[in-house]
Parts: sequence; structure tokens; C-alpha cells
Amino acid sequence: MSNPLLRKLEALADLSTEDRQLVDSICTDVHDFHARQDIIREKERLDHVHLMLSGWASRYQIMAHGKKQITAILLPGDFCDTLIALLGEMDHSIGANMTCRVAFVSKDTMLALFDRPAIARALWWASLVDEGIMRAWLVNLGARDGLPRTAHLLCELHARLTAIGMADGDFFTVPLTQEQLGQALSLTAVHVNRILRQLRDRGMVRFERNRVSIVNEIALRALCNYNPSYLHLNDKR
Amino acid sequence: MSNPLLRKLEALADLSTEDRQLVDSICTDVHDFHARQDIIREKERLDHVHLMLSGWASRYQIMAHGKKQITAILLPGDFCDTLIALLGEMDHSIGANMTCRVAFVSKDTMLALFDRPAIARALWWASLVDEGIMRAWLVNLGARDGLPRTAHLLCELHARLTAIGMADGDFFTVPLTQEQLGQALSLTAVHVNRILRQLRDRGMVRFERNRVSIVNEIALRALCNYNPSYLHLNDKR
DNA sequence: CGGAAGATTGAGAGTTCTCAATGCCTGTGG
DNA sequence: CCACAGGCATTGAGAACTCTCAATCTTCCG
Repeated sequence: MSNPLLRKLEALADLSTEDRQLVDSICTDVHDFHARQDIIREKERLDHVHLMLSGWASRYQIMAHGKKQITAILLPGDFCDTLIALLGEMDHSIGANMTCRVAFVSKDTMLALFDRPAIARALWWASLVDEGIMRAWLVNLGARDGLPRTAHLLCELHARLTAIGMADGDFFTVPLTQEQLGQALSLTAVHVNRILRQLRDRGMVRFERNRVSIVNEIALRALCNYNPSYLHLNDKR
Repeated sequence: MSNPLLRKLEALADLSTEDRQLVDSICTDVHDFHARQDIIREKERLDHVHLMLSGWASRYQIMAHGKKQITAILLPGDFCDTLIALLGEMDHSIGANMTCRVAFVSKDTMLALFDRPAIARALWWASLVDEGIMRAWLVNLGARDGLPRTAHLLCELHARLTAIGMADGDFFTVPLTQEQLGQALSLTAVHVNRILRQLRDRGMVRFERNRVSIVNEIALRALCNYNPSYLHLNDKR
């Protein structure tokens, strides 16, 4: 399995051979986490950045009354905390949704990456994409009803998983329970269930266990007006 | 009126005299915008970054069916688009909510700022805060009902305005209509109105015209479990 | 003074939630 | 190999929150 970060950065910039070697060499301190385990907890202070190598994780925050809101889904190649880990104190937690392999990358290594212009450029692009995803989620929660909101999340996941080679055409795996999907979409598990049934009834998506298949992507995208430009896929400039 | 960026950065790092002079000198290309005018439009490509000098502006996105979602409120000292302007194409617009003065800062000037370690550090902190605000909005939309959600926004605005000297104790001005508040909170203007009445009836906030006064900040913060740590105020490290 | 934008209020409708019951699947232990 | 427990999915029904539509009122400004 090749380094997922390398793959991602290569899509964003032209890297030299040395750049590639450097990126490939940063995953020396690797840790495994199992489902439901926290990778980082609120209020922690860190001296390294977390890079997802495999598995799924979620950035989340728990409210006083126990309600949990997932604010991001982290996939292989994603940094969990570029800025926060280096500067501040975590104001939220990150939990593994399934077995995850995570590289702990030291500050110095990160700085070495930023010293290479092509790598730095690609890393900025990646941050820009992360920022765009967050804004897209904000709009999704704020401006779409449950059905199109869920459709939008599925479109995004399909696009992101495809980009990192984790989708098999229209099929992919979502290791989240309906409860967890609800925490990301700000819906109850019961309502997520009804929405998934609607998507199935309309012949757009099949959801069985953790396997998703997009049956009619055109219709699904139309349902939520999906515009993937915020992911800047194939946007090497 | 001193440079609001300087004020902000000084709260985040210890700047040398040269640093101060540099920051103070970047506002050479200043433009004024009037209420309802767009500062940046979706799909624009820019060669400079926008720095708010005075006034209020909103980052927003318009859905196909016309619904508008405000994803950020920009105040003096805020950069509108650190990354996007330099790398990509705007995937949303930024509109002035009142008369605004905006400095156009060139790429080169930005790079010069990042060459100064203390300034760069403060700028990273500022990005971290912006990121934290976005996450807080995501949680606010996703996990709070209208009443606490509105309370949270008011608490945040009060804190941010106080930090930049634009609040007069418990009084401040919010140059947004109830319609616009609704676009930020993802509520209809009608419902915002009812919520503001509730906040008034409960003796927490008075809202008259564009003047807001926080009558009982303790109760208001309790209502939404406000925890301002994500703003990293007084967090100079 | 008139017009327009914004604020306020009422009433009925729609979306989503809560509570609760039932069904399904998987892994474990006998 | 089967029974059982536990987690998850599914469905129903009534409640809660928020929206839509519509009317009225207020304020601002030319």
C-alpha cells in the first residue's frame, strides 16, 4: 500500500523525485487505533500532527447535554490537525470509526515538508480543500432538508473515496452506523433510516449494512445540486 | 483609527518594532464598499487578499433555489480569504453588510508578512481562530435549537467585537436585518423575530433597531453553554 | 406625505424528533 | 449446532420545532 499522502499531493502539484522520497519517508511513527477509540481528545496538547494512513475517523464535539456533532470525516491522506496540533489545544476530539492506522508526524518533519515549495503548495491546496469541505458542510446543514442533505454527504464521500482509490466504481463502504451518519448530518438515527429508505425507493442509492452503491448518480446529484468544485479534484495548477 | 490587523496580531504574538511597521504599512491599496455591495463574487480569481479595515461583511453562498446561507461574519482585522485568493477560485461570495473599508494586499506583501516569524506565527493563530469559528458554527447549526443557537451567535459577536474594541461594554451594533441574521442562523426572519422576543422576555438581550445590549450575560451564556475558548482570546503563547 | 423596507404577530402546514415496539444480524457460550 | 444477548435497523404514532403565508405595524427617507 503506497503512502496515501503522496498520492494526494501528487494530484495537487508536480513533485520532484526528492519531494516524493521526503513525503514517503515521514511515516516512521505509526500507531493503530481500533473502532470507537479516540485518536485525539479535547484539551490535549500535541507536539505532532496526525496523518491518516488507513481507516476512517471523525472529528466531533460533544455538547453539555450529550448530543454529539461530527464536524468532519477524515480519510486516508488527510491530516487531522495541521494547525491545531502545532499551535493550540484541541477544542474537540477525533475518534476512529474503524481500525485506523495513523502516522504521528513531528513538528520538525512538518516544517521540513513546508520548506519544499512544491510540497508546501500541495499542502496549502489540501488545507484549502479541507476548508471548502467544512464550508460545504455548513451550507449542507444550514440550507438543505434531510433528504438532499444526506444525498450531498453521499456524493461527497463517493467523490473523495474515488479520488483516493477507495471506491469500486459506484460501490463503496461507509463504516458508520445510521446513528453516526445522523451525528454528521444532524439528524436522528430514526430519520436517517427513513431518508435512506426514500433514497432506495427512488432508485438512487442502495445502502446495505455498510455497503453503499450509487444506483443513479445523476439523479442523486440533481437532488442536492451537487457541485464538486470545492474538492478541487484534478485541479493541479 | 489604528490598523485593526496590527491590534489583532499584537494580541497573538510579541511583535518587534519592525514587525509593527511592516504590518502597519500593508494597507496602501484601500477600497470602500457600500452596504449590499459584493466585495468578492463566486468564481472570481484574485491576485490579492482582502483585509477588512472597517465595517461588517458576510461570506455567503446562494443555493439553486435561491436560499442564501451566510457561512461567516467578517469584522475589522479579518482576512476574507487567506488561502483561496492566492490559490484557487472563489467558491462563494463575500458581501458588505454596511459601508466597509477593505485593503487589497498583494501576494508579495503577504509573503513578506509570512517571512517574519512573529508575524507568521500570529497569522497562523488567526487562521486557527477562523477555523475554530467555522467549526463552532457547524456545531451551532447542527446541535442547537433556534433559541440557544441565536444566543450563541450573540455571545460570539459580543466577544469578537469586544476584542477589537467595537463593543461598548454590554452594548454593540449589529448591522444585520433579521432576515440576514436568519441566513446566518439558518432560520427564517419570522422565527428570528420570535426568538429575539423570547430573549427579551427572558431578560437576557435587548435588540432595538441594530443596537444590541446584553442584559444578563451569565444567563445568555448558560442558555447555549457558551465556551469562548475557540476564539483563543488573550492566548498569547 | 407616500412608499418601501423591515419588524411583528397569527394560524396552519411541514419536517424532524421522541418514545416505543419489533425485527434482523452477529458473535458467544453451552 | 443451537440458543441467546446485544447492537443495529426498521416502523409507527404523536409531539415539538420551524416554516410558510398573510396581514399589520413601524420606521426611514425622499
